[in-house]
Amino acid sequence: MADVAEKAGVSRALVSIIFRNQAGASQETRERVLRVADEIGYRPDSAARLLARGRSRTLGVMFTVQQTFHTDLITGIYPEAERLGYDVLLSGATHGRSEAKAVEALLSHRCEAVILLGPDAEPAFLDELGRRTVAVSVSRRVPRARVDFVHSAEGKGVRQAMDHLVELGHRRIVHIDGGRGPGSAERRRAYRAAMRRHGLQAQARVIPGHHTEESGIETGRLLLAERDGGRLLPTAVLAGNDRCAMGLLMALTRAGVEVPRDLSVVGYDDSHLSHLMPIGLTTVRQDALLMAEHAVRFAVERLEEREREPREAVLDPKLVVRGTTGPVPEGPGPA
Amino acid sequence: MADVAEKAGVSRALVSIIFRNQAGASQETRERVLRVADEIGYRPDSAARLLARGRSRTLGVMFTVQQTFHTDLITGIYPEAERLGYDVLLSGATHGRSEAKAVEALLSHRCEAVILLGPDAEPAFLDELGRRTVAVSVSRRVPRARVDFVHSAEGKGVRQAMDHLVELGHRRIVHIDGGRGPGSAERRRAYRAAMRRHGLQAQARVIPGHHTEESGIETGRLLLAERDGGRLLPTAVLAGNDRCAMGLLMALTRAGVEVPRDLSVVGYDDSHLSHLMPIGLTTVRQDALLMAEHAVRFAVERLEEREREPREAVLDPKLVVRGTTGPVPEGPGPA
DNA sequence: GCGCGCTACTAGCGCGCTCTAGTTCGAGTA
DNA sequence: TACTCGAACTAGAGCGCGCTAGTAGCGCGC
Repeated sequence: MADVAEKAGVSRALVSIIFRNQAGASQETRERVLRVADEIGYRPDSAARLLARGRSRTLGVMFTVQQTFHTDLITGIYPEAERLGYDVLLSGATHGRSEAKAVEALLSHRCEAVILLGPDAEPAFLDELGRRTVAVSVSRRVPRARVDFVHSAEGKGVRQAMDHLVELGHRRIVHIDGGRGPGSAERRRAYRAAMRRHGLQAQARVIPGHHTEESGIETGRLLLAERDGGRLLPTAVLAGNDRCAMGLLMALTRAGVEVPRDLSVVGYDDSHLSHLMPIGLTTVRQDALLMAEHAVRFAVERLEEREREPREAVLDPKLVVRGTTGPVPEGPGPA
Repeated sequence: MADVAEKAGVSRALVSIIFRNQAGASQETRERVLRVADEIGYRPDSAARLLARGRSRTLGVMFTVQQTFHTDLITGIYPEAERLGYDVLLSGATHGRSEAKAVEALLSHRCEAVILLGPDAEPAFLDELGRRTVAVSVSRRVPRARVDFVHSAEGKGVRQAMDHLVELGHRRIVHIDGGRGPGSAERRRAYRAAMRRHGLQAQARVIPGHHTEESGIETGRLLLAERDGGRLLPTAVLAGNDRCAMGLLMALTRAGVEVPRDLSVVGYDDSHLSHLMPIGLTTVRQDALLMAEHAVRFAVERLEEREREPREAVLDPKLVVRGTTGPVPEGPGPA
């Protein structure tokens, strides 16, 4: 920068002004300085810039690698952040890299706010993070933590799915839950409520699971083993999310159970996996783009108006009926 | 930092030493300082640190959101980078965010090296980037660009797949290519060579495509339309990658074509999608972990020994036979 | 008693930039 | 002419660290 200033015959301050596109330099000088900078190959050092101005205008996003729904969200985060003049830094949690670590990385890179996609961390961790910086949690709601929330009305989504199944004649509807996964608790609760509302509380059954394909596969195996042991298969399964539904479908189809003839399956997310299944997965759509926009806006607004209280956005999900749900099989099911 | 120093009754320099895990502080002081820092919530500012020491020890990774294989790679990049003492920053290219933009973001955050996962950019762009900084390209080889390459021996992979198909009796084997996608050119070439080697050059057919599910679906539709127009379906398809294979499977299955009874399909990547298909996708495995490790190591070694010439790692892929390939159908195929 | 080497610690400059509080100068105004 | 004013520009402090060159204190051998 000093080189540029010297070579252009101006002060460093003026170079700074020009590179920040600020008023206070004549058009002529501006062009000259930019030309010189280009010759030298000068690019402002964002580290120094960041240090000097105290603000990074950077949002950190923590996500779980492999969660397809997260990539949908990220796609929406970039443009909205750019629109508001913010940079985005991504940090992935993987098997060997905890969420805490991923967040730590973001923070030490001076992200002003952190957007957590489907965080799996302790409420206390979230709350502390929320006090230390501006934080937004997407998909997971943690009641008393000091963070913004963006999630969908799980209850409504599950209700739509359940109504759809009941309307098709299903009674033995099982729910594979998502364990401690984001939204799981609400979905579980809504499933139980729906069963009750339809007078099916006696048949309600929640099988513990996770938001992974593996979990779907396992549950599929479990159900098949039970069937072989004489227990009736359910006629419909409400999976914890799409990935779980995919795993289940795989296990069942492999064993000769035909979907939706023998059994109906509903997923959750409408991650872009869903339309991939040969017959298309019936699922509950969460509008990733809208959720992403809300998350970014929440973060930025709290950043620019520091005293603002955290808010909560609850978006309405929507059942998308595709090929994995159908009328209940006629017979009482295989022996 | 000054606060920590004061509160712990030491100098800032000592705090610095302790946070850098350097020798020169007693165990006792070390613990006291760390305790105080924790209380205050102090965390070293990486911008300032970076500015002061001139090195960021940060690797930038550009990837394409939605490319499942990339998330497999990222999973491998983190631990290897950490092992070598480097931080990782992720920047995604999405539909509305070009690779150039994603890379620019990394550079302006002072990444010392950039690892590009399956870059789709112009050779000239890559070369220029490689001259400006240390760059590694994974999956895509660009002959004369000044960057390291890590990719798999596409030729070997394709050859294994083709041998497998021919052994099963297939003759009408079609290849959906990946357009300008990483590895596509090599795979295309290897496909043609394999057809020739098996004396099938007359039947060789490359259908232009992309590395997306949509492309697979489209090709499926195309083949079905051709069949309805009287042309024979191929008996086997070598897809450009797993996503394309998935799309193809979806389109075919939906139309009543049974895989592998009526038609065999081979993917490429063994991204973690592959084992999800009800019958499991036969595919060519690229070892993501190993590729990730190589990429990180290449970047770091060039960083630490600046005059080093860029290198190239070619890893052997391996055919994984699952459920989408089978013996050629007996008849000449449906009318 | 002296120098020696060692560990534990400190003073203070400088990294490349931004920003505040200026200065300079020429045109416009009373 | 004397003044004001705004546009164009500058000096220099300071952002939060790392690092070099030191000092203080202590046990050691001779």
